[in-house]
Amino acid sequence: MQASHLACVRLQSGLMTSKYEPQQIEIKWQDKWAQDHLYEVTEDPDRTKYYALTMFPYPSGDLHIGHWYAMAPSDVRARFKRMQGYNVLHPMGFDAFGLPAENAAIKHGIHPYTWTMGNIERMRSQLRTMGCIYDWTREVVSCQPDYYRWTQWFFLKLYQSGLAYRGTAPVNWCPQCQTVLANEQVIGEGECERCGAAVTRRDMEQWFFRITNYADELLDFSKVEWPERIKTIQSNWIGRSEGAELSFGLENAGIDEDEIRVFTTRPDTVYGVTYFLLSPEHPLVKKLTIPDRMAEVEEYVEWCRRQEDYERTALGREKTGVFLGSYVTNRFTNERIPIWITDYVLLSYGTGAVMGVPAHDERDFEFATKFDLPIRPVIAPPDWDGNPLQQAYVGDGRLVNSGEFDGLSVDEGFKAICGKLEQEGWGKATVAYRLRDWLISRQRYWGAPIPIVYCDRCGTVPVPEEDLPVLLPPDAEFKPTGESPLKYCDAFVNAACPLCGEPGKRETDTMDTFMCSNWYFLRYTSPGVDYGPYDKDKLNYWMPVDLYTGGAEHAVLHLLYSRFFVKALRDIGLLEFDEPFTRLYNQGTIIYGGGKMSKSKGNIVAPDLYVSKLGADTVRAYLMFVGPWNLGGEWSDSGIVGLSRWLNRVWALCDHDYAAGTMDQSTDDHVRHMMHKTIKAVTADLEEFRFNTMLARLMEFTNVLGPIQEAGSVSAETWREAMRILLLLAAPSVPHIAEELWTRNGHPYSIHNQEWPSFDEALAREEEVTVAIQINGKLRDKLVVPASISEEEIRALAFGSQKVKSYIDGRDVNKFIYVPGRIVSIVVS
RNA sequence: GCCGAAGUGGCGGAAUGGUAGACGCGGCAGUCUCAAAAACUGUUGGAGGGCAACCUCCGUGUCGGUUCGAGUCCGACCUUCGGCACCA
Repeated sequence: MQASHLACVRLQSGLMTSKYEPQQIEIKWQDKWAQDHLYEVTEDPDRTKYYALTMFPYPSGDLHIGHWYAMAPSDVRARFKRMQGYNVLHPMGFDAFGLPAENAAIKHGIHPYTWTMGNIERMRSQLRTMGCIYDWTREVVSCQPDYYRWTQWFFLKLYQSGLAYRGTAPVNWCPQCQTVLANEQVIGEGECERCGAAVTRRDMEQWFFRITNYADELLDFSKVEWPERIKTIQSNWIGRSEGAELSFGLENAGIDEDEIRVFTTRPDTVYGVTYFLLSPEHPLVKKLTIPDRMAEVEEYVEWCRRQEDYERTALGREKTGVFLGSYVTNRFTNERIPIWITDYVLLSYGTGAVMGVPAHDERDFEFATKFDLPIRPVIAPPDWDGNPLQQAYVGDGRLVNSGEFDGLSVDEGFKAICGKLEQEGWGKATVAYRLRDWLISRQRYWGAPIPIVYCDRCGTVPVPEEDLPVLLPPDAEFKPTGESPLKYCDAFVNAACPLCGEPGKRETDTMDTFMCSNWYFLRYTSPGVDYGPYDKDKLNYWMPVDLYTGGAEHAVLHLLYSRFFVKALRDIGLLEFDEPFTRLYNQGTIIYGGGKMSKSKGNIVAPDLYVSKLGADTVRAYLMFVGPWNLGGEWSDSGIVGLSRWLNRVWALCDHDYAAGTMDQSTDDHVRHMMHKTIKAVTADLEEFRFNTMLARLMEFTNVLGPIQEAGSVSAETWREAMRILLLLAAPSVPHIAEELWTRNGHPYSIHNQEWPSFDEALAREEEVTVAIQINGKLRDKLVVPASISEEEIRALAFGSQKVKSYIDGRDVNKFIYVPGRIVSIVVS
């Protein structure tokens, strides 16, 4: 598409019009909107606020089509809400800490700050070409000291309230990224969420947040409107199981401990315990192993240690285990139960110990069969003949072989045995979770330093608030191994103890970047505030976020962490709401050439090229048109021209003086009807994120208007109104061309400050409908009738039809059904 | 293995249980042009029939079911993509 020196073309009707040149008008309006601060917002108690948020991007270098796909439709929706009269906050920023910057530092010798800020500058200018209503005065850049100062401040608040702690645990280590990872960041078959490398286990002392304190509240979604899918993923991840903790006796084991506790979801099967299992890492394993078996046990423990974690827990693996030679006592039966260790029992879940009930647990059944341990049924399956079970029975039934509890159902037995546990002091009903505390320390440079000093005398000492931020040293030396340079930066490490003033050592770990994204949406409400992370009045005006849009891949990462964080801040007294994001909407993925776009595949679509060739409005519209937003879609180089053509047609319709010719009242009425019908449909579609059908409706409307423009068959007034409605409805989707044509049509600047049009239900309704006639379920005729037609009238018309007559032809009519405005269904024998 | 989403023309996709294929791409034919591109107009699910306006049959992953009527609801299965996966 070339800029024409002759910017006029002649229409068939002889009217003159200019040519649509997006390159010229888009930059013009972007500059004008910025100059006029059109999209800057302030708190206005008289208007209903609407906080529409898109997940902020990592500044990887260039804005790619995936960013556009996430951002353009969100912007359209935000603009729509704005025209509906809401006070809309729609900010943008950068999730700027993270490993790629540090890797660039190692590889290319460029400092992470320089690399990141350079990328941000480039992406910011690319973002401006999209024509979004971002209020740039509120931009957040998480790697800037005026931001991470508050990230550190929040850490201190959590530390002071006991929600942040340092502890030793077997943690996930990514050898590629040279850092530990949270459980949520290990995906698939034990791979690093970032780089895909195989994660290994290490015992390390690390910083954790007590997200497990909030497990139950995080399962409560009653205050949010989120997709079922995300709620399910989070619920599965938290993994709540109701059961009981009960102790087994160790009286004669010759050690200090006199019991071991297990967690079970089936206390009702306690009479069926025939062996006892410990995790190989359980601290009592050594003490409970008899000398004769020590060598074998040690060999097995060593073998387990060498297994990758995901291998150990892979389903369908043959059971392994070793007998320790010692026994526990089942308090209910006073039986001696042999203690085994096996790798399918995890130290991190429950108590790291399990009671083996082979008759009623598939895994235990497999284990017992392999090692020839007894299988004792204690729940009778229906129709059970008393013979040995061929497989574990996990269903409902009556308790048998269970002493005083015989005859109870599974549910009754559960309750009765829990009652006995409490009564005897052997244990209690309790709940176990799969969720673990969130590991937030990272052995890397490019993150917010954890504000802690270790002092030989005072121990672990938090940095005083007034000394924040703990700044990253600019002169750190990046090692090719990826080891954190902070450890070797003496100027950073050596710090006086805030309490006693003696020399201390600074914590050299930085925080997980998900900590930075835990609160950026709070910061948007209070740009530039330096007396706190946010201003409480501003926060209370805007929060919570009304609509949050982004990818579903953050289900148990950012989306779970942020919910936890807001609840923690609420309990500390820093804010007063329970959930950060009231409504969540996940867009799908945009693919190209049959696959997800990625740098390694080399199938990246660069939007800049299309913007300069066809215009940002065209790219915005095309991305909305490829399919339902939540399902994603495929980028097609040829498909986009359809949207370019459509905008050219819109231009041709709006940008010339309309000349009424031979007027025709029915055409005039039809255009009015189309106007109202289109307003209705477009409004409903935008409300429900149906951007693709919304544009299809607008296209239908323009397809009707084309021939009318040529013929001049409606009044000038009707035409002008049609143009007005068309532009208003298109304004959120294609803001530049809409503004330009709005101005050219003599309307007052800016179209984006106009009210969203309303429709008249009576005019939106069809006056004439085509009613299909089915005979015995087959379509046989169609009748064009007034929508108001009565059943009697349509009955007469239907039976009067020659086609219908030929199909009925003397046969008996058994049934006549009329669905008003839709269909007539006649059943003949 | 369990849970969830999806399967419709050559392609992307539309269809409150009521005319399957809106809208767009691509194709074909035409207008314009010396020509091409662009633009515009018409046409376009498949098979068959008719000089014709048209007519008939088939058709929404597969097989059944409910219903006057099923892409849509129910049951079983197949495929693809996500999530969870020895969590006691």
